[in-house]
Amino acid sequence: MGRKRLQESVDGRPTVHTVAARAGVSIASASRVLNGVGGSPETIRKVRAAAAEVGYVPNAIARSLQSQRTGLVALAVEDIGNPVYVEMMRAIEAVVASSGRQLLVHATGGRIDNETALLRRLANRYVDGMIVSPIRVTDDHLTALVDSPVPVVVVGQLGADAAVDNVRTDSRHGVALAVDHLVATGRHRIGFVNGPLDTVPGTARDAGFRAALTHHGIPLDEDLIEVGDFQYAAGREATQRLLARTDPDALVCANDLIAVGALHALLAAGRRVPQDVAVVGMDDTELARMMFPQLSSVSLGSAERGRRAAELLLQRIADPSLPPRREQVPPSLAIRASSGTTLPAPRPADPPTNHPSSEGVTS
Amino acid sequence: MGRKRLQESVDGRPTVHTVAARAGVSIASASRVLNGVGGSPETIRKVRAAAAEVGYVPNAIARSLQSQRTGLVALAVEDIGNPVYVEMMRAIEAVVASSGRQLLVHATGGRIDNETALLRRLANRYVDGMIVSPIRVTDDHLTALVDSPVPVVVVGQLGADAAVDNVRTDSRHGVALAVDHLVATGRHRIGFVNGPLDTVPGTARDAGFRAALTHHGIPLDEDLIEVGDFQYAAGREATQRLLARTDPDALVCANDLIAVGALHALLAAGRRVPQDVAVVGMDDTELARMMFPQLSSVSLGSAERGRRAAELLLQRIADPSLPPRREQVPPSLAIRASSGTTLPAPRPADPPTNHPSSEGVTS
DNA sequence: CAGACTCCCGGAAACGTTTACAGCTATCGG
DNA sequence: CCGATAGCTGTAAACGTTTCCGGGAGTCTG
Repeated sequence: MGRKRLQESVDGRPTVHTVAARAGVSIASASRVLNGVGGSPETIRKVRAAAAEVGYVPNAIARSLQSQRTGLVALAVEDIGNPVYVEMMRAIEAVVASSGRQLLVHATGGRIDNETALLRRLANRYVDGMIVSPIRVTDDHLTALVDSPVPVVVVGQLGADAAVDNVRTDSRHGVALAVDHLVATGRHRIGFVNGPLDTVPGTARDAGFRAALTHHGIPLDEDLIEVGDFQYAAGREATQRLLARTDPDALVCANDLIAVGALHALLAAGRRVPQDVAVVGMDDTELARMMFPQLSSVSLGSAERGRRAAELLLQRIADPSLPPRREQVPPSLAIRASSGTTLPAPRPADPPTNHPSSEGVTS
Repeated sequence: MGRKRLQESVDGRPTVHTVAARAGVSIASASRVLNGVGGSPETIRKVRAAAAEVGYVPNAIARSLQSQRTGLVALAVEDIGNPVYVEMMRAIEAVVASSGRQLLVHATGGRIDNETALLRRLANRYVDGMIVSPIRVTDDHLTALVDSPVPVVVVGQLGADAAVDNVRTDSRHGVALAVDHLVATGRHRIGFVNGPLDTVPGTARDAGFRAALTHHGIPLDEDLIEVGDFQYAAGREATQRLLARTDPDALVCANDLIAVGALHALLAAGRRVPQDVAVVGMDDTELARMMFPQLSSVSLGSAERGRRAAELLLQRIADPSLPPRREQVPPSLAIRASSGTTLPAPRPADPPTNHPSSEGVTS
């Protein structure tokens, strides 16, 4: 009496057929018992026993095909080494877990094709929904987003007309907060270390910086603007280049990783922070508090944005017919040691520092 | 002539039936064209057109059920805020991508049930394979690992007899490297800030530290040992507690996050690093290089371990019948500014520092 | 011009699960 | 004691895809 081959899956693992046969019941009964719905005591006993004996574990793919859901939600971010995304992820995770789902994260590494590929793959039913936070957005990208088979929520700026749920912040205003603060504490030669200009946050922050200077009537000095990547090493190098050609008394950095790089470059160059140069980062991540001196940083509400995005996503999964919504989280500034000191001006006792540029310090 | 309801999926999206009907061909032909295998020029044209018109996008779940693969690989780590896992992830990602698969990361948050739940869910065919790096291992856990339906590779220590592919390092030896270095540079009151003792790395590093002291004939002072979490804030607080009761001239920290916390606590307490207290971290992450002073750190070869784990996984996916393998990556020490200075002893010109504990410095 | 060969096509089975439906037995109320 | 009802059970369809297989048309060779 040979083994019935058909009862087990192609790779030899037991299926519901296997346990049904072993328990001497139909697959329907087996399935019912395994799902804890219905079944006579005797049937339950037999099926449970059979399942345990063969080590049955259900095939989630098959189940999903039938049930049209996977219990998974994905988050796609550019660089998971950036603590801002970690914070966002934690907030999302908390919400998602409360719906009994699990969160998976994918780091796209900024490769745009990677991100679209991910959308095409994951979004095709592997997950119940997806949150993506792209830093570069192409048209191709956008269409991939809007006609995704599963709900998608975008964290970050998006064209005004895009029919996608969207949670954003006003990073231009965020930069303005930093500049306001630095100006208020007597800084005049304010530098800006930005990320790539072909990214959405990069352009927004650049525009914000220029607007803020204009608003304060400070003439723009292109020497004070430097661009690198949104990363530590790039921030350090960009700051070195900037220091090589000019002499700022403050630096606004487009994110905390850059700010840490800047801090490092400044200290290595013998500048004191904040006495000689004040530093303000953006994103207000844990990293800012881990530095010494602790970094002032503009919070863009990453955790809050994550939380809201997750809620939007869950709502849309529950009811896909909802109209596209847009939410906005305001930025705020956390002032810490790296910019805490007020420069000479407000403290007449102190002589001006020996910056060649300090001639403007009068009042 | 009413719409044939059966042709589209239950949620209204087009299926291969939809495009086949629209193109006037069989679903077999439609599928072939969509997969780029076979089909006459005319059929190809019709199917492509139909697919485009209805906006067809294949259901990956259904495809996976048939093909028994998903093209996805998962990595489960405890805390993705820890840069060591980011490094590991990057290394894994590179390997995995070369096989045309995509990597998904799940942060278990150290909740053991979460990790087993993930295994039970993901491993049930949602992914082609999985790499997990557990810090707490229970028996339940272990059985979940060994009879996972998909290949699993474990990064980290595991019982000697576990029949699972495993990539590990020798973190006891790693701690010894740190202690050796500190002793060689004249440190005598070496403290140790560890993570929880109910974790695998926690116990290993504790054992390593005690063994290393014994090896150097240094009597053990329990006051010099403090335990917290493997995180920044916990490391800072643990160090504060330690400083409140004793006065070390060096600190070994069980990972870089703790080391950064320790650094912060030391600086805040007015200790100079490395002049008063040398600090050595573990994992040698980018974070160590981001600090000022830069942190010495014991590399446990995280990237290398990740790379190897990914390779093992791919091999096992290709051939599940392979015997369980185990690989080991040796630790090494990166010496940087935070422990770079040699204490008084080897430099007779310098007077001993005013530590109450420096009476032992004679030669 | 006949046979072999190639190519393309459609029907149908398969992947492993859940579930609608109908039939059966046993119990209960009248 | 009979009909209705409740509870289990098994058969079969469905989820959306890929692929085996057999048949038909066309092309090439001898």
